[in-house]
Parts: sequence; structure tokens; C-alpha cells
Amino acid sequence: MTSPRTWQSVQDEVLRRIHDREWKPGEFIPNEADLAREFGCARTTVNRALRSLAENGLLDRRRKAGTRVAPRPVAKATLDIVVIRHEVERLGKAYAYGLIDRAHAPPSIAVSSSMSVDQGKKMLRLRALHKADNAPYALEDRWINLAVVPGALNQNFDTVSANEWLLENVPYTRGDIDFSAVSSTDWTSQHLACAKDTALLAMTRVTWDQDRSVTMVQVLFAPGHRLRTSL
Amino acid sequence: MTSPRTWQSVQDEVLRRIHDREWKPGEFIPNEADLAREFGCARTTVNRALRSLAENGLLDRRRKAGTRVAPRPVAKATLDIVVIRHEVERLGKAYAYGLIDRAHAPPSIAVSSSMSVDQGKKMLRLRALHKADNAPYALEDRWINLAVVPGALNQNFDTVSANEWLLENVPYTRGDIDFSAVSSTDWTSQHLACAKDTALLAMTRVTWDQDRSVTMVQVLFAPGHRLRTSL
DNA sequence: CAGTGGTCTAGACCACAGG
DNA sequence: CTGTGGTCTAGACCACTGG
Repeated sequence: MTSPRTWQSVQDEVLRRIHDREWKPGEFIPNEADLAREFGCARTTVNRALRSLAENGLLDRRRKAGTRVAPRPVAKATLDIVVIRHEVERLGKAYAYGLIDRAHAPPSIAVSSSMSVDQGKKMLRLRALHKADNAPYALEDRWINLAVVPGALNQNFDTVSANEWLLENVPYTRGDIDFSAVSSTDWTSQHLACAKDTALLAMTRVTWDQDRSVTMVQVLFAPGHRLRTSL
Repeated sequence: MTSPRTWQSVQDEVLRRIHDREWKPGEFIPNEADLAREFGCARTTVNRALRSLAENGLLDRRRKAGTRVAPRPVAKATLDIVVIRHEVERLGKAYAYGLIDRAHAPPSIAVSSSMSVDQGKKMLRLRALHKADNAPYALEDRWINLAVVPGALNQNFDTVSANEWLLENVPYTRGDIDFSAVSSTDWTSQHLACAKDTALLAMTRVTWDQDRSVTMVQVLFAPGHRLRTSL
């Protein structure tokens, strides 16, 4: 075979061998030093190629044991979670935002427990609609932890969505997300302009800064919305 | 400040500066050589730390221009797409699989166009139910491209799901996935043991080997299913 | 053109874990 | 104890791209 010299060409060759079943799932492959000799490059270069593949779940690497092809290739799909306005604009549509209501109230049990906050403490709740080309795009129902983000009380969120304001002004270290399907209620149907009981894609996210919850938001997308990604 | 010596400690320090707004979104940070001097380590070490952060979307790096904190931190959520049996077993539940029907027939227009195959060509269609602790877990509706996987005709898929058989036997290079919410039909309600029009989370995937489609599958999860991930 | 990140090298030492 | 991957170094050259 030819002698790859860059880490990408090494990676390509390794991928080819996996794809062509020269190295089968679960099998060990030669160690880095041997591969470096075979490919005529430095071990560092081989390491870079293999480490990258391991991060993508195609290889299992363990000290002393060695490197093997992942027995069950774990497919990792990456979703980019972006500000809704940017998502709409990327689609070439006109974005509009409207605040529906705003309240300073204690959260429900579900919200307070998801956010690990005292149920008695008042939080800021915002509901808003995002539109694309004047059609409903997504409905946002958000709770903000005022103990962590006191400044939110001074914002009216009339023109800038909490979505964007928080991202630009409040740091976070971690987020937990889940996706599910829910039926449209009377209230959501009205705002998303769809029939009651329509199936809607829902994204719920709790954002944390260290161990303190910053905000929890449920986004309901308009009927037919698809979340795309690839492997 | 202290002098980090490993790439992870360099990364931690960079993360801290971003988090504490010492380096603000959109701002340029010192170049690799300067940081290496400041931290008392090799430039390679700084490079490793910054490259990793850039891959995670926290930094924007461009030759000559330099490195800056990403103006809009793009949150990347990674979903692990695994074999359904393993997912169920990981939950500590008993897995069961049942083939519902199997047909050798031409695909619908929707399927043939998604898979870029000639609509006249017969394909293998399998519908099956995955159960967890004897309750419906997910309903699978799959089309297999026999031009790419002729061997599938010799499998009856009575006991091994196409899901697993394909993963273990047929290589692929790419997959396109989308998630959406759909309403349950009479047929799906019957198999998932739910009311008609219940909102269901649907995952549709088309798998490719180079530029030839291998299989297309729609998985409908039982009501209430949540797809979890974190940032 | 020149400054920046991107990569390769050869060698070294270390951390971990299998035997 | 020993083989493996994990990492660091110092230096070098390259590729891209902004000015």
C-alpha cells in the first residue's frame, strides 16, 4: 500500500480497513508504534488519527490492552442547538418575535424539582412566540431562576427573546436536553395556529451554571417541524 | 496565576477566562505562541487545548486572523444512536422482538425518492415491534435496498431484528436522521397499545454506503418516550 | 507579504492496567 | 512487571488568508 504521511491520510486508511472488514468489529489492530512504522510516519501522527476515531466511537482504546474496532459502532449524531432567530434566518425567512406573557410567580412542582430550586421562591416566567415569514415557528415557555440571574427582572423581553438575552449575558456550564412528542392543547393550538391534539415536537432544556440551575425552557415547534442531523 | 502544564489544565484556564468574561464573546484571545509563553509550556500543548475547544464550538479559529471566543456559543448535543435491544437492556428491562410482516414489494414514491432508487425495483419491507418488559417500546418500519444488500432476502428476521443484522453485516459510511412528531394511526395505535391520534416521537433514518442507500427506517417510539442528551 | 494556526518529527517520560 | 496508549517538548516547515 501507499504510505500516508498526514494524520488524515492515516485515518482514511484505517477507515478503509474497517469499512472493508480487514479489521473486523471487536478485533484488535496493531499498536501505534507498529502502525507508525508501516505508514512511515511518527507515532504522534498515528495517535492523532486513532484518537480522533476513538472520539467518534469507532475505536475502543485502552492502555496496555490496545486498540480495537468498536464491537458495536456507536453512531453519534450531533445536534446544533442554536438561537431560534438564527435558525429561522438561515432558512432565509423573516424572523419575528412576540412576548405573550410575563409573570413573577412561584413555579410548579415539576419545574421546581427539575431545576432543583425551592418551590416557594418566585421565578420569572416568560411565554413567547417565534415566527418565520409571519407563520408560527416555535412556542417558548421559560422559567428563569432569579437567584442566579437577578438582572432578568429588569429586562422586559419585549423585543429581545430571553433565548438570546440569556445566551449573551449569562454563562452556563452544562445543559440537559430532551426531546419528546406532545399533543397540542387549546392554548398551544391557538398560538401555533393548529388543531387541538396535533402532534408537536417538544424540546425541554435545563441549563446549569456549576450546580445552580439558570433556566428551564420548553420549546414547542410548529406541526411538521423536523430536527435534522447526520452521522 | 499558576502555570498549567498539561493541555487539560490549559483548557481549564481558558474555559475559566471565558466563563468569567475575561475574554468576552467575539473577542480575540492571544495567539498560541504568546499563550505558550504565559503558561510555560510548548505551543503544541496550547494548540491541543484550543483545538479541542474549537471542535466543541466555543472558539473560532482562523489562520492569520487568530482565535476568538465564539460570538454565539453553538451548543452541540450529541445523541448516541444505538441498537434498540441494547437501549432496552441498559434500562434493565427484558427485551423482546417480534416481526409483524415482511414483504417483497416496490416502494412508495416517498421511500424511493428518499433512498434515491428506482421506484420500480422491489425492495424488502419489514415491520417489527420492539418490546421492553412486555410493553411496546418502539415500532419499526423498514425498507432495505436489495441491490446493495441482496443477502437480506435470505434472512427471515424472525428472531434477529433487521436493526441488528444490518449493523453487524452491512457497512455504511453515512446516515441522515431526522426527528419529528406524528399522530398515531389506527395501525400504529394497535401495535403500540395507545389511543389513535396520540403524539408519537418518530425517528427517520436513511443509511448510505458511499452514494448508495442501504436502508431507510422509521422508528415510532411508544407514547411518552424521551430522547435525552446533554451539552 | 507576513502572521497565524495546522501539522509533522524524534525522542522522552508517564499513567494505567493486563498478566 | 511490562506493554500500551497519553502526553509533553523543541523545533521545523507548511497552508492559508488578511492586509
